[in-house]
Amino acid sequence: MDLDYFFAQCEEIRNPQLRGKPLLVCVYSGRSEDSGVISTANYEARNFGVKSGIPIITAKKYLKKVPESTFLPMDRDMYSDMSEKVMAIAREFGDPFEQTGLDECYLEITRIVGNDFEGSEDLADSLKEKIRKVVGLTCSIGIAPNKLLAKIASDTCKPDGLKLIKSKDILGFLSPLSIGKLPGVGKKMVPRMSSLGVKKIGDLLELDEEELTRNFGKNQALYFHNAAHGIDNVPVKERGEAEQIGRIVTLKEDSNDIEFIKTSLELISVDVYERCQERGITFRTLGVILITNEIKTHSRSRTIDSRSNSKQKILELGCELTEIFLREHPTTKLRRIGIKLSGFESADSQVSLSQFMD
DNA sequence: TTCATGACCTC
DNA sequence: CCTTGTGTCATGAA
Repeated sequence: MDLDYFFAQCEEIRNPQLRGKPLLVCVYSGRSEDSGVISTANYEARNFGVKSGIPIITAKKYLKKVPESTFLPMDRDMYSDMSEKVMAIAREFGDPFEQTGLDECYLEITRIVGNDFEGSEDLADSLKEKIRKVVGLTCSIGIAPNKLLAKIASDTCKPDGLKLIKSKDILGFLSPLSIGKLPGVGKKMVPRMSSLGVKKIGDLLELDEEELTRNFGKNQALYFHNAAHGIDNVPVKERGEAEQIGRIVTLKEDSNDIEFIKTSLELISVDVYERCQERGITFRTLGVILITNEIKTHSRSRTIDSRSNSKQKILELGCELTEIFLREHPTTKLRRIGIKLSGFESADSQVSLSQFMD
C-alpha cells in the first residue's frame, strides 16, 4: 500500500482550496529566497513537468503561466501524524505488517484470504475505503505473490489504483516495463543497464548469469536475475524503530571555518540528542556526513567504548571528526553537514547496581 | 567479526 | 542548480 503524492495530498486535506491546482511541497534550504528542491508535487503540477527532486526555481519556471499554483514548505510533523493514523488502520488488514516509510507498507494477507484472489481485491478495496473515509487520503495497492511484484504493481496503478498480479501474468506484466521501474535501479544504474542493451525489465532475461555477475557482482546479479523472473523471497516482516537517527543541514554558505560550521553542528546535535531522549536510548557510534561545495559526500564515524547520550558528547565528537576532515582537506569547503547516531541500546538496560539490590 | 567508508536508492 | 532521512550493500582493514 502506497499513499498517493503523500505530502502534497496531506496539504490538500488541510486546505481543500488547494485541490485541483498545482501544489508543490518544498524543502527550502535557506541559502537564498528560492533555493531548495521539490519534495512532492500533486498530479496537476506533474502535468507541467514538475516532479520530486527538481530545484524549486525550475518548478517556478515550469509554472510561470499558472499563477494559481501553490508552493508550501514541508510540515513533517503533520505528515507523520497523518501517516500514523493511516498505518494504524492498515495494520489491521494484514499480518505480518511491515511499514517501510511514512507513506508505504506491506501487508501479508495469505493467511487471511488464502488463494481467493477475489477476496484479496475485496480486502484491498475495503482498506482503501477505510483510509479514505477516516483520514481522507487516497492510496494505491498492489496485490501479488511477493513484495517486489506488489510494489511494482502499486507503482503502475497510481493514483487511487488497485492492481492484482496473478502468477500466470507475472512475466507479461514485468517484461515490458522500463528497467528504471525495478526497485534498486535508479539514476546511476539506468545508464549502466542501457549500455548492456537493457531498457526493459524483460531485456534482463536475455543476459546469462555470467554476464550479469561480471557487470554487477554476485549479489546484485542474483537480485536482477530473480527480479526479471518475478522471484522475490523476502518475507513481510514487522519492523521495530529506526536503527539510525540522523540530521543533515545546508550551511548558509560554503565554509571551512570550524567555528561557523559549529553553529550548525550545535543545532543538529540538539535535534538528534532529543530524538534519542524521546526513545530513551544511548548510542555507541557517531558519524558525521560531510558534503563538499563540489557535492561530494564523505563520512567519518567513531565507535566509543562507553555508550552515551549527552548533548556535550555529540557536539564534541561531531566537531572533532569534522575538524580532522577539514585538516586532511585544507582546500575543501563544506556545503552541508550532518550527524548520524547508531548502535543503540535502551538506556535502562545498562547494568546498574540497583538491578542486584533486591 | 567488527569497524569504517563510500556508493546507491527514494522521496 | 543540487534537500533530507533511512536503509542496504560492497569492500577493505583491523
